[in-house]
Parts: sequence; C-alpha cells; structure tokens
Amino acid sequence: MARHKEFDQNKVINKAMDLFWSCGYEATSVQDLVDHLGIGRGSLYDTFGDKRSLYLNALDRYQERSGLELLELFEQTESAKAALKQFFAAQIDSTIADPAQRGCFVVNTAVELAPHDAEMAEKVQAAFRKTEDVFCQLITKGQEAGEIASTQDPRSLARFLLNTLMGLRVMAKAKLGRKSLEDSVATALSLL
Amino acid sequence: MARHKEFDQNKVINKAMDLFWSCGYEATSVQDLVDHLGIGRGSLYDTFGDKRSLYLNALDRYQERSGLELLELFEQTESAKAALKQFFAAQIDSTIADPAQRGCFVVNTAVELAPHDAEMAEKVQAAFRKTEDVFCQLITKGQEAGEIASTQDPRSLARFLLNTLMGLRVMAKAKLGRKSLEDSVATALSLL
DNA sequence: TTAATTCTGGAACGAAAGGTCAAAAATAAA
DNA sequence: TTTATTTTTGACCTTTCGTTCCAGAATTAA
Repeated sequence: MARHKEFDQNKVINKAMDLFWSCGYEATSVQDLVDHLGIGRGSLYDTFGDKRSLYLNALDRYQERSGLELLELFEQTESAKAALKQFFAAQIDSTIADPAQRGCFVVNTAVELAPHDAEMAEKVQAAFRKTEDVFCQLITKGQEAGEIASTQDPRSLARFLLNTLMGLRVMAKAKLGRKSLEDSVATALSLL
Repeated sequence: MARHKEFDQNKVINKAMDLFWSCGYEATSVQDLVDHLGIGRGSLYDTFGDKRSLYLNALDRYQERSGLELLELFEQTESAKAALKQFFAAQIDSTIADPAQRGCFVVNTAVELAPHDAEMAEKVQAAFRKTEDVFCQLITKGQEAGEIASTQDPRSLARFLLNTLMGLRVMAKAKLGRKSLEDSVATALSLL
C-alpha cells in the first residue's frame, strides 16, 4: 500500500548532527538543514517534528557514537592506564585535526542550551555521567592491577579526568595550540 | 549646542553583558536588549554600531572585570598556593550560587562564536593567555617560596590549571553538583 | 489496475529578526 | 529667545525565521 522512504533516516540524522555540531542550535537555520540534508522541508517536518526534535535526535546519535568509542576503550585488554593515555592522546589528535573546531557536541549543548532547556540538560548530564562512570571503572581496574596508586578515590579521580576532558574540548574551540593541550593532559595524567 | 546623553554608557554595557552572558549571542535579540537596557533602538545603534559590536564591548567589559579579580589574586601577599586554592574555591561557590548557570562569558564565547569569528577567537585567546600567565607567575612565586615542588614546569602546570578552570565552567552549565566540582578541584590542586 | 500511502519541491504563512530613518524633544551657545 | 546640534523615540524597512500546507509524482499491497 505504502511508498517507502526514499532517504536513509540514519544518514540524514548524521548529516544533521554534523551541521548542528559545527554551527550550534541557534545559528543553524531550517533552510541550512534542508540544503545540507538533501531532503525537502516537508519530509523534514513529517519525519522529525521540528527543529528542536531533530537536534535531540542528533544529540542522541552523537552519544551513541561516542558511547561506542568509550566501550572500545574499556574493553581494551591491556593496561587501564595505557588505555586512558591512549584515549586522551586520541582526543588531542582529533581536536587538532578538525578544521571546523567543532569540539564536543555534548559540551557545545551544555554551554548553549542546557541552562534554558531542562531536557537538553538531562541528556548532557547523562552523557557526562556515563563518561565519568567509564573512567571510574577503568581507574578501579588499574588500581586492582597495581598500575594506579590506590591512595586516591577512584570517583574523585574520574571526575577530575572528566573535568580535564571538558577543558580540552573548550581549548579546541579557541585554537590554543597542540602544546597547551599536551601540557594539560600530561600534567593531568601524571596523577595516575 | 548639544544635548547630553541621558543614559550611562557604562551601565548599559554592564546590562548588555548580563544578557549576553545569560543567553548567548544568537539567542539574545536586539529587542531583548532594548527591553533590558532601558534605551531606544536608535540610541543602541547610534552608540554601539550593531549587535555584534555591542557584544564585543560586553566581552571586553567582562575581561576587565575578571582581570581585576585575577590581579587581586596575584597581589595577595600570603602564599601563592593559598591564593590559588582560594581562587578555585571562590569559583566553585559563585558557580553553585548562580541560578542562571551563566558559567564563564569567555568560555561561552569560545564555544558559540570563536570557530566562526576570528575577532572573537582572538579576544578569547587573549583572555585565556592572560589567565594562564597569572597562574604561571603565581606558581613560580610558590616554587621560589618552596610551597610548590619545583620538579614541574610552571608553564605546564599553569596550562593544566587553566584547563581545570575551563572544565569547571562547563560543569557549571550542566548543574553537575558541588561534589563533582570539589572533587575535580581538590584532585587538580593536589598536584601543587 | 486500483486504492492507499508517502515523498518531493515549492509556495505561503505570521512572527520575529537585525537594521534604518525622520520627526520630536532637549540642550547649550549666541 | 533664538538657533544650531545632538539625543531620543517609535514607526518602518527588508530579510529571514520556523512552520504549515498542498499539488503532483512515485510506490506498493490488494
């Protein structure tokens, strides 16, 4: 009876994610979305409801993606400490390599939308909590393996690493130079 | 010959700063400004040129203000280490106390505008550099006084502290709770 | 083939955006 | 008081915003 969707909804969300990630919520117009998504205005509203809902979809997609990255980090069999080092090194590399200086979509959302939008704030908090938990589990693992000093509280350490990560993502926006990022990370990780 | 200005330009810039700081650039309309500044549309454009220029003025004002705070921090005669601790404690307090979760105006600008506006990016970088320099001088002072271990590079440490501060300001936006902030700061300062 | 469904592109909507302008009001010097 | 100059005020401009709607083409199950 019914016609099939002609566009791949997943790909459209990915494209929307790219655009919102690059430009933010307010600075991305529906016209911009229509131009870059390759679908019509009508399809956009029929499929996603409105601009804000599409943004929420894009944010979810981003969290899925970075959730997978984190999972890989955790399942890495070698040392937890090495995994953390590798993770932060990769963050620096992708930060420097990005010509659009997009930073982190979650951080961008936290800064632009969280204070005035409770639902956004919840999603942001959930994402941060998830990252903090993975850090915490990794630290505990490292402490059990004797790689990381057990004198420190793993939860505090995890929060501290999350804080460091957020700082990195802000630095990414301001083009502070690789050396600044490396100094920050090296100093932070010297605590492990 | 001429009529006097009826409004205090400084106060108007302060009010504009509050509004931009709370809502960001895009989400603040000229109408919002007119409503909160207590001056007419024409006066606004005659005095400041356009919305973006007013924002730049507001950003400058913010930097002047926080520059003074930093100066006080530096001129504090007691121990440099204590000054840093006090500074970060005050940051946590004001972060928690702010019901609007405004965070840091410079960080907000970095995230929302720096990637697409070179002039904004320059101002943001200058502000970050200034803070980093003050941290660096304080650390050096602390090392000379024997309060802070001289084994670490003061510049790296300063960058690290700046990174921690940025992270704090993002956490402020997401309402992560006082304990998260305190854990992060306590862990970071344990390096001194 | 037919009936039902969905996609597409574009037109159109009211509201709000940023910005302009000219008349009115106020001031200080002549 | 007059006059010249500036500020203020609010109406007005064009453009763009997010959103709705529709006509026509496309697709599929019955």
